[in-house]
Amino acid sequence: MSSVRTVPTLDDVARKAGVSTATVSRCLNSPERVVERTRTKVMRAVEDLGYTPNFGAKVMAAKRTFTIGAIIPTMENAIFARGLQAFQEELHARGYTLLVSSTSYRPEIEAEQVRALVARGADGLLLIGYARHPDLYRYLRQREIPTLLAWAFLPGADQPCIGFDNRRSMQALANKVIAMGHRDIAMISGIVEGNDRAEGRRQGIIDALLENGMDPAAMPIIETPYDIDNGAEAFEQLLRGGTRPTVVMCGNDVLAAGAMRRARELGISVPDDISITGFDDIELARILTPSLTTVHVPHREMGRRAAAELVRMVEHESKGQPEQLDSSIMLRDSLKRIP
Amino acid sequence: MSSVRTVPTLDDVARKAGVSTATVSRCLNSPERVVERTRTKVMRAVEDLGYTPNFGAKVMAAKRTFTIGAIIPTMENAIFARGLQAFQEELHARGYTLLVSSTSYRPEIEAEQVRALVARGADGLLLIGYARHPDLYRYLRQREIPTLLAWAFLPGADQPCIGFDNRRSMQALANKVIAMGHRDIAMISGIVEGNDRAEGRRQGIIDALLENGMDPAAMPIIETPYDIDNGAEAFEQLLRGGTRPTVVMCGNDVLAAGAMRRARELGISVPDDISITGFDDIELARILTPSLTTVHVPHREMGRRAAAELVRMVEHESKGQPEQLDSSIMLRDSLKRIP
DNA sequence: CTGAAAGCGCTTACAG
DNA sequence: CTGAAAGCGCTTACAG
Repeated sequence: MSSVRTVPTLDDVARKAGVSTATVSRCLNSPERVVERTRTKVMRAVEDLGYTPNFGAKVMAAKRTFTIGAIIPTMENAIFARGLQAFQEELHARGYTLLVSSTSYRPEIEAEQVRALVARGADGLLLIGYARHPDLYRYLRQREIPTLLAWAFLPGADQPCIGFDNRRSMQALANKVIAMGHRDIAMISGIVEGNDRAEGRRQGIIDALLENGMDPAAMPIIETPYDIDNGAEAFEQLLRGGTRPTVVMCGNDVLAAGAMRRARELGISVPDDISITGFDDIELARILTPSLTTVHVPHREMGRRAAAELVRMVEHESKGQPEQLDSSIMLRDSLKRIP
Repeated sequence: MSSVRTVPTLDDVARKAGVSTATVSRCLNSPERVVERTRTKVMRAVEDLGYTPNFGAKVMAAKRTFTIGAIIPTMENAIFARGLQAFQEELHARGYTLLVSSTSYRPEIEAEQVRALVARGADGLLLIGYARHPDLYRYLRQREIPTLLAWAFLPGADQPCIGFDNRRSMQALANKVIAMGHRDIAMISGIVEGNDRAEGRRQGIIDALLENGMDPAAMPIIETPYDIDNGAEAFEQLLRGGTRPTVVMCGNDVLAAGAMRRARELGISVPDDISITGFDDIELARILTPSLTTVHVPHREMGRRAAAELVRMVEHESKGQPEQLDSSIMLRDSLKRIP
């Protein structure tokens, strides 16, 4: 009794239009190869039947899914959410759909997810940063999966990457901090293991210290996962050390937000008693009291460009053009000149 | 000269193991139907060849993609990013992959994206809120796509939804505000058109006013897209009105953050000169100065449960069980009792 | 428990 | 410009 409304197939359209399935397929995929008269006839049949191509069959025959996979640490960090949003919009504009996975910063999980997305037929992959096992790169190469990295840029790296130089960017900020008279610098760093961005940022500070004839070994560093509460905790821990630093440079804005919160809770005034800096320039940075001095990174732009380039790679129009984006220092109220 | 390393197929495995393709397929999909001896033999061949099933072929033959589509307004709002992250994790744990699209709060785009995801073979769909054209619901029903709504809960609605009651939640907060002595209440609302959550929140305040014998028509309301700068702008506009409100209730935390920023810029003290409230309880809320009084919503929990239920629907174990989650009022420093 | 074989719904050389 | 037909790589009744 139930009306079994079968979904129409290419065959149904062909029959209705009085042509072969090949012609229908052409009308849909390369209309310029079909004469107008035939095309109108076919398109009418498509309309009438409400035909939409069967995804599986199409994938199987065409060996393409028009699907791009992205594997990021987490969507909960605003920088990835924002970049991914732009990435998705751009993909959509180009007829691709986004498949998303996250790793919670766990490298083993990333490898597993890469395989899963490839198995799901992702035409191309977006990964974050450089640091990963050579086996994974080998697998990607062997399977010939176009892969683009983002959120980092290492001059001379052999993987195509669209991003900025984390190390130089943080070095620039640290130089600024030093130029403002700070000599007792402490750092709250993200976990460096398996995270080239976190490592680059730490190295950038060290570079600046060396450049200014200061001793990097004397700088207190606390390493902790990116998280507001961890930032707060680390800040307090730093204060328990010997000399109180005049500035605490944080590996990202989230850690900095935590540090600022704890400072307030402890009755320590930022920036009068101590300065604090961040990295990323997420929306939070401008809203904190005092507003946060940080490094601005064009996340949206990065996402957009990565999508455009990855699509080019998938369509064999590019082998992966690395691109370096500029970051810039945002001087705000949380950093004060030492008299 | 190039070594054409063809990807191994089921056939290769069958040949190597000396069995039929049917048996290999069974080993992979319902191993209990194959005797141990055969299975080991087959699994060895699978290992040796490094076989992975071809996605397209599998989808076509099995008519399933193990892919779930989600269409949200934007990943840039922390509430969706957070809920989606949990949603994705839970899907992953259950062997599904997430396909993501966003609409930038544009209903026409949503309809288009629904069709695109269905065409891509999504086994099920997650959508936000109730408000959409009946045609779209009809399409989903006709295509028999399991669809779950989230981020809202309307008692008695005929679409399965996992979320909370936006209207009652905001009403509760407004009642609290009134109980603290506020009589001059103003609101900065999100765009209500096509957004049942925004509308529910506005109605909730109106409900509370009526409940307390106050006149809703006297409440100044500014409607503006969810965005920090818009929140700031709207706040300033409200001050230009006749009597200055004693409290500004905002449709979400993002608008509230903007309002607080502008208050500071104008030299208006929160909460001494004016109180401000939000909705959502994103991380920002605890970090703002002063910390923001808002409505806490269990976004992560919501994402997790939505994933679990949607998978059940896709696997025909449920027809969609609506579920109401609790929200709670977070009293913080931005709201002050009127003497 | 296992196999032979049909069928899933497309795309694409190859002819004409 | 169009068609007949093979082929993509699986799954799954149906037998045995």
